[in-house]
Amino acid sequence: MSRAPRAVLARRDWGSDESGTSILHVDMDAFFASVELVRRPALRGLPVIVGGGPRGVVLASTYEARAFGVHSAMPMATAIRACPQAVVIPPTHGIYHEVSRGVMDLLGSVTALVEQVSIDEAFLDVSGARRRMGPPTVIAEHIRTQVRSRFGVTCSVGVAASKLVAKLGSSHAKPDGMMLVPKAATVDFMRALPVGALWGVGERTEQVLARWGVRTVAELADLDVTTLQQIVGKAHGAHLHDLAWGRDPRPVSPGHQEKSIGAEETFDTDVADADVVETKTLELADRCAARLRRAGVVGRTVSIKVRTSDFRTLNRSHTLVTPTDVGREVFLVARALLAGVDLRGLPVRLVGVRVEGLSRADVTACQPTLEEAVAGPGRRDAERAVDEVRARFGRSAIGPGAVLAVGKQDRSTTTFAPVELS
DNA sequence: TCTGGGGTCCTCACACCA
DNA sequence: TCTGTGGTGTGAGGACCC
Repeated sequence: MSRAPRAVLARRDWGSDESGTSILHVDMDAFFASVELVRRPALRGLPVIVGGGPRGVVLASTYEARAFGVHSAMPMATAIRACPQAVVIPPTHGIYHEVSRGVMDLLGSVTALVEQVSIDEAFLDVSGARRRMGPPTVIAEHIRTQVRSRFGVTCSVGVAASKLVAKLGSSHAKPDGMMLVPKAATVDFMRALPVGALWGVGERTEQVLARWGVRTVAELADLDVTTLQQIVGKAHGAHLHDLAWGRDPRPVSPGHQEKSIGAEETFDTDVADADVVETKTLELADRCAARLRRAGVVGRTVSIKVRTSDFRTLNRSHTLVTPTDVGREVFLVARALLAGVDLRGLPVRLVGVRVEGLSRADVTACQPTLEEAVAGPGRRDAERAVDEVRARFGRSAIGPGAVLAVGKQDRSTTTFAPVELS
């Protein structure tokens, strides 16, 4: 689901020298939409949009829908205005994860050096697979054939000497293609691209660079690095300058460890009732903690995110003395943080809970929760028991009760009961 | 009827300590 | 004792990615 800008000039044959190009970037084409078409072949050839919810955005769309200007992250209402005849399908994430697992297993059979970047893309370092399977482009074609025959969906593959260039290669090969960028052609290929193609250049940075007359990678590469650092910041400037010259030494690293785990939700309509926001916070804290336990990690910092009806986003965080994976603890901190937020009397559009500063639970000393200190190890065990029930009977089988009685009161506006943080 | 959800990383401000 | 400085941790927010 790459959103990197593409350049017509870069969509060409860059040569056939594969020496030193052992990085592959595999990117599924219109992934969610393609999976849906496998399940509903009658929709093939039609504009299809995966997304939904009264305030949702487009998660994926077929190329037929894209021809009308529909793209991912576009508000659903705008997308339907642009393409009223589109078939809208609500997402079925479970199935996308299943297909994704299958594809990743397939990639793992090619090489152990697979770095999954998201649900639908991965980097491979095939330097060790060359003797067994042939040159990188042969491996890339093998992957594309296998993905199509086993899963009924297509993917595009970029082959290059670095991760950045391989990724840009796959995005220029879309849909259902392959692009090799020989090592010697790297700089020429990069110079043909708009500056927004670089990792780390989004809408804002693009605007800032445009004010300095920098619109292409070539113009950025030719800029003095010190000037660039003055424009976008020291670290960012040096990094972008390297990327513009095709310098991206990051290796393909399997075994990614998450740094935070969170959950957030946008209400169907803005909420002015603090109890409703708290109940949602409890649910999110519970969901978050269950994911921490499933991942076998505990976290030290609890942060909340609140978006008010005017689209202003506020973050608050608190670091605990000892890490936790207990939903009740996460909730109590989140609620205390919520109490400290000045919403200016506005209703809440979105609320989120995140736990950061993760470490492995089996090697981290966890202090007993307040309740455990008084009544034994009840809370953590109770939540683990809930995990087991859910594993057997599904998520909806059991859940947290209503907002915990502590500090609950009758409220009709978004002001939260103050809670002490330790 | 605009503007999801799950993340990462960076910068800046501030407090605290040596 | 006061002041300056630099390192570190924390908190808030922004930008970016898929």
